[in-house]
Amino acid sequence: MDLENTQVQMRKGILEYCVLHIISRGEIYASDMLDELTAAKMIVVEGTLYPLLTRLKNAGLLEYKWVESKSGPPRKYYKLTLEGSNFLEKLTETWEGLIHSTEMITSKSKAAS
Amino acid sequence: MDLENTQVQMRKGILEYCVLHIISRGEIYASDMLDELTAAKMIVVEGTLYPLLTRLKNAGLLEYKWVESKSGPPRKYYKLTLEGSNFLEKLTETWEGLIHSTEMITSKSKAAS
DNA sequence: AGAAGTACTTGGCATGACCAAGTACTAAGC
DNA sequence: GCTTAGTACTTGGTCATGCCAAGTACTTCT
Repeated sequence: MDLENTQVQMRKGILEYCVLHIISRGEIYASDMLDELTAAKMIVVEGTLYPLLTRLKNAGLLEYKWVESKSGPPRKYYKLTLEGSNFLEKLTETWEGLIHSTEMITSKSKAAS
Repeated sequence: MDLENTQVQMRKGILEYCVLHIISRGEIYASDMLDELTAAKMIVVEGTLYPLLTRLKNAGLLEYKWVESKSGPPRKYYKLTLEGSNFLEKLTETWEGLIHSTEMITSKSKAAS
């Protein structure tokens, strides 16, 4: 029961929400997403992000197009499908509800109960 | 990739935090915890809560004592150990950091990027 | 004794984040 | 032309944990 593991568990699902949100702002490819996630201290590694993108694509929430690059192999630029947009909306509600629920519990002081 | 599943994933780890917090407020047994979690709409079922409590106890974060009940079998009243208190503190930081990170991402509008 | 209610236990399943390699393409150096 | 370095994407396996569905055990009421 170490802290690091709990942090990993807490990230579950939330990452999916963050990735969808990043993509909702415009077409983008994986490495740039990683940079943004890292900047927000939502540490993620390649091997986590790529499978996630594939899952989202297979679920019909994302689509991508190949774009040639001047410095390396071509890149997959992702964008949300209509279904993805709708899903993101519902996810936002879920996330906000979860924060609210947690707050309901953690804001209670010892005295309250 | 349905919504309900994502909600389940998002709950991972957070539940542990909530449970520790509830127990930090005073000795309590499982059914009452369930009531409080349900009231906060953090829906959880027996089969999730009991194993979690056992894990936390085995990790040395919780301890319990049996207390006779007038209406049924005896109950396990849980409370935090010192180690549990320390862990809860670190978990609070983790959770708040996670919220902050998520906010950094979701607060960016389309224009930003 | 039998039924109902409360409290706790247990075994198996599914999901997703992680790790660690591995593949594939481009450009630069020799 | 071959090797090396850099960038992008893939894949197989592991692990923790929330969930489901029964099951056990104790008490009270009829």
